[in-house]
Amino acid sequence: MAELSEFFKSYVQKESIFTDKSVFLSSYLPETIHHRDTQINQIAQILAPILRKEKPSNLFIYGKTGTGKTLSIKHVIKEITAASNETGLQIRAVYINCKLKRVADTEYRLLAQLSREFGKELPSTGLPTDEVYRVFFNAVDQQECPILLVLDEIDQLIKKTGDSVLYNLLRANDESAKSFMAIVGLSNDMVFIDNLDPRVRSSLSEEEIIFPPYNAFQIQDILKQRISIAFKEGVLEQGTIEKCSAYSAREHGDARRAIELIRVAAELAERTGTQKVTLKHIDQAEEKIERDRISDIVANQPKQSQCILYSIVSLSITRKGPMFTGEIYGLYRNLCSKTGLRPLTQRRVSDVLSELDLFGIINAKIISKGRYGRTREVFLNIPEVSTHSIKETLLKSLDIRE
DNA sequence: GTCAATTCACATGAAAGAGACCACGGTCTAGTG
DNA sequence: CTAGACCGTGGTCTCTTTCATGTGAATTGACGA
Repeated sequence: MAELSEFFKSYVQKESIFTDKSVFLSSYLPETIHHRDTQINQIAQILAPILRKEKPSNLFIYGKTGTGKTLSIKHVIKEITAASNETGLQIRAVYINCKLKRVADTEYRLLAQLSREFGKELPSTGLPTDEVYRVFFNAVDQQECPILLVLDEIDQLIKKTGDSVLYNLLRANDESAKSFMAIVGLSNDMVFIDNLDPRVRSSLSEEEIIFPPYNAFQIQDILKQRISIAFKEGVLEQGTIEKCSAYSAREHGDARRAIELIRVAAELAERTGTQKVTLKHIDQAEEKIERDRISDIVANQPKQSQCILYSIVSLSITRKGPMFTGEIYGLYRNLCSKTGLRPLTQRRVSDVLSELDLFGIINAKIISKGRYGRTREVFLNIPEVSTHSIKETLLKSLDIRE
């Protein structure tokens, strides 16, 4: 493969438009965090008592995705542990993202993960939950130092497992004489806390901080900061930053999205061999992100959901206008008998439909057709151009021949 | 024409089952000295 | 005699089924003007 080796050689020689790609990683922690001074100061003030071995209030932080919650709390954790090291006081700060699959998305796994943070190895399954609690409480007790527990995306955990986890965690403070634990919960769901057990709620949200969405100008500042590290001077065409930030501000002030947009645009530009990122690349990136998101979700659905989705796609191709649960279910059953898949009950299909709605693949609205019943009105939420390629993907994955 | 009752086609909730995964402890088996 | 294979038990987790209950408005039919 002579051409290939040539390609690689020239690829290496060609100057990259990136100088440092690491700023695009989600784990990247910038030195300064723009437009979050008030929030960071608030957090710091609330948590500061921990440095005097006093138990700070539990804290609850709200904010949509990409509003800098995680970044800010991580920043404060970093500073607070640094400060504690200077004074010679030990503080254990543990950050856990409750959404991470197979890590901390159930009661058991969260506890196991926490115990692991404190140096107690636990099997990933097999033990009774109260056993895990015992191990965890012991571990907490043995720390003999203040503990700061940060639970990111806590709403996901509670939605799945109920609020007893929090209740038990909060109880840990009463159990342990030697150490105490302050809990910081991060959530992007504002209503979720209202559905909690009142005792848990009052205890968890002794303090609350809200992270408002960024506006377009703020996103610009954030972008500029990262871009100055990521790219060489003059790589970006005039107006790209503005376009990116305007686009993301319109969505809901999601800075993460803006950053991703710039990254993908730059990658596209680099692949075409240009040294400039233009406005056109931003448009292409926007499309690509959306396309990738959809095909990623579609490809990673379980077989049954794919089968249901396939029914929806076929229906939407043959017809304009909405579809209803009953029709989809009928077609789905047909498809099952063709593919040999065991059909799910309508009850389950109903849930799958609302899952697909949550993913944004379809738009499902519950409507009442009066005498003719209540049902979901379903629209496929995939751009017309990609429907056929999605259908192909599904065909292949389900092993159907038309 | 008006109004309450009816009715449809599902939605939504709760509980419980199936099957995968895993740890633990006891028992069996084969290899070693 | 001992290390490792194997088995049964008891636990979690995810997906699913079963059973029960809820729901919003078009339709119906009784009623009065």
